Amino acid sequence: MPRTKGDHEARRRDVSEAVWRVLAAHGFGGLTLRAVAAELDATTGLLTHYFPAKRDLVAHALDLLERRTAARPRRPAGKGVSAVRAALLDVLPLTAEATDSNRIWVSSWDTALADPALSGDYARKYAQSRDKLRELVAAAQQLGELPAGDPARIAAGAQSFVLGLVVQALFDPAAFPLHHQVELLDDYLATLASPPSSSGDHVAPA
Amino acid sequence: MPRTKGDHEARRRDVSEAVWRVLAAHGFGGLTLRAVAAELDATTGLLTHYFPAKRDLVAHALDLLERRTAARPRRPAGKGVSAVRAALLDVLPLTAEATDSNRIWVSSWDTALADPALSGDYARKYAQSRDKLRELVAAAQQLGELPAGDPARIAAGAQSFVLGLVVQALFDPAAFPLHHQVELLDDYLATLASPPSSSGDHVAPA
DNA sequence: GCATTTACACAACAAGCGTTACGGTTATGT
DNA sequence: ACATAACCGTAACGCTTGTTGTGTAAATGC
Repeated sequence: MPRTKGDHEARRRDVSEAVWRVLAAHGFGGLTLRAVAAELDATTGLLTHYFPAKRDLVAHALDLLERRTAARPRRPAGKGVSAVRAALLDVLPLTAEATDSNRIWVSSWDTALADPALSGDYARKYAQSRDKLRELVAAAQQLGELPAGDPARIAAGAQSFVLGLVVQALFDPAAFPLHHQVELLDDYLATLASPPSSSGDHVAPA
Repeated sequence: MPRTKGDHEARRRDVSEAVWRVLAAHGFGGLTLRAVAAELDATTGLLTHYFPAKRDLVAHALDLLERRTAARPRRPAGKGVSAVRAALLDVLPLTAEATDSNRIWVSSWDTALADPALSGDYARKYAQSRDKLRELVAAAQQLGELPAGDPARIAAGAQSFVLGLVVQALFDPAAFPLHHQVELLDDYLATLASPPSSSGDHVAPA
């Protein structure tokens, strides 16, 4: 029984949702034509019509992941450090949707690391994210809320911190409940806000 | 032409090495019986003899990953913050072997996140790693090299930091050369060593 | 020295994968 | 109204996957 109404736009959304559900359930490695088709109560013939080849499905999945992540509801961002905090909080798996998104994201790293082209995409994507963060850091510095220092380096450090926190929270949600994640992030921001220790030459020779 | 000498212990090492090469080359998602067999110039029959089922191969690969990571040459660790720094530096992809190890590690997250049992293993593994780090942090605190504060929280934060740094460095080695990784880590340690800002109530309501 | 077990190669299997060809139904353009 | 295209089910293809069974040469135990 084919679709009687030609709302092919809504159909596309259905397909995307099915892809999303498969990704959330079985990870990026479990993304298969038949799994998506089953989620749609359809056959692989439908999918080959929307995606000529598997790589197009994968590309769509990646695009979907990026757009859904970007379209996630952001908390109201203030100025200065508050804006930095808001941006970092938006990354953490504090809601069910954010958890799904992050889980899919992490699971995609396997595929991405195996493909140099995809690796490049990811490198660019994260660089862009760092750059966005860098602007917020620089703004906070100009407000005097963060000590001086290369904003790019601070941004890279902050991004590292939340990225690692995401991974740990995904694997051990019991050990990283919402308030704990927020606490850890605030600890980090507090140390950032304090001036760096000048005498810090406890550094051992490599 | 079967092995003439009965060094079945050495044979096991050959198998492990082949598994490792496959993992390094094609990631955890590319771990297949035939790929490993090809790396050994053997057939799948050999592998089924060592590993009754695929899950046993996967388990062995995970074990291999853990043991090789643990057996990586550690830099001489001093006392206090220096020991913390050494432990964190040992995680970063600063050598070719560490890069392989980390790449395989990250690529395994896809498989692990899809399997609740494996997820639990990883949760325990990382918890244990945090605990080890917590001891080092507590020791540094007793030496007065780190300000007071829950050592477990500091350890969790530090582990987050290096974990995220590993991921970023893997995807964008050009943007994260060795010295840059060390710089970022030292930045982080410097902020840790400085006393937290007491007036830090720039915090926006969630 | 003979029986048993170990350590493989070889070959085939069913299942799942992406891909392709074909047909029929519905929408679209003229 | 009629030709054309879009949409999608059906079915099969070839390939790869993990798994299994059989055969055989070497190692081992007695």
